[in-house]
Amino acid sequence: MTGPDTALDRTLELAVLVNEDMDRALATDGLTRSRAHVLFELHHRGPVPQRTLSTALQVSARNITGLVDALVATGFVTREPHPTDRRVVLVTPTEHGARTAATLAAGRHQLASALFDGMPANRVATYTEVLDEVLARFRELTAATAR
Amino acid sequence: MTGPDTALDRTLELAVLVNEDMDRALATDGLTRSRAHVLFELHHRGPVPQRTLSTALQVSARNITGLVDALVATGFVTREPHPTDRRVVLVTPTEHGARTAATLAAGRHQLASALFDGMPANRVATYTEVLDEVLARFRELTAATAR
DNA sequence: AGCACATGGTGAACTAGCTTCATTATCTGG
DNA sequence: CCAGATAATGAAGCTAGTTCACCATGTGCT
Repeated sequence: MTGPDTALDRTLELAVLVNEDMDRALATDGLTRSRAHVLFELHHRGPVPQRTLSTALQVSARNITGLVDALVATGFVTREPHPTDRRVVLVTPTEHGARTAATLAAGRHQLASALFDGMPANRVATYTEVLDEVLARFRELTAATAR
Repeated sequence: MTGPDTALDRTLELAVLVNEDMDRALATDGLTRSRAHVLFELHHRGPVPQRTLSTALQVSARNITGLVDALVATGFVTREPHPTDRRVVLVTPTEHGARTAATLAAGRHQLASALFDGMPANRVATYTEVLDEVLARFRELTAATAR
């Protein structure tokens, strides 16, 4: 009798597996998860100040500095001076960084397809609907608790 | 048109939220995720050598030593000598550790219920079935790749 | 102009978790 | 009884993240 506990367990299990898979893919490119987050954000934003990354990714400014340090050291990114505001540094993906980001995104897309494509459309639809309802319930719960 | 990418994204999103919630719960008890894994394993196994934890949790022996160190320091666990084999140390949950583990498990169960209970049974069933199929596909993929 | 305050970024020092390599005790089988 | 396996730990280093203090630069207000 597959109850709610089972459903939750399976969800988490899939997430763990997918994340492990992504970590492996990242590692082969010399990236970690945190650094990849930064690289992806840059990839679809273009050159931005670190502050922008900090707020967008919910990561402390100090932390972004460290991650960008690492990305610079491994050649995914460069730091350029801002043309007018000398406080800010513009983090810019290198050619290599951009290509890596694109490749990884494509790989992730392929994975999603391999996992869900070809299933009866109504099953996938039900799956997504249940997920959406569960997410809504979750937000309700935490909204109630966070008071 | 919610495609496979969307389905995967939602799945990961739910997992992230649930994990954050669990982390919060653990933190209020002075635990981290890794330490909690160890504590839970002990909770339903009783006193065992560290080696057992190491293999069961897929964590290096050295690492278990550190986690147990922390659990001892925070009073969730004690190290007892093995009666016959003087190499091994038996890690034993304290009363406090056992109670905490039970409470957290109950909380997790409640969360699962709050998220899924009361839904049409066939919807939850479909949800779980889709997940099972996706998990099966995933394992097929990685089995093919791992060669 | 000039000063107060806000903003962007960093240095230093710390924690958790994890890894590798080496070492110490202890057990076990031939 | 000794060789080799096994249990646990010491030492050192890495990634990620935190907090606190600090410096440089911009901006707004008077």
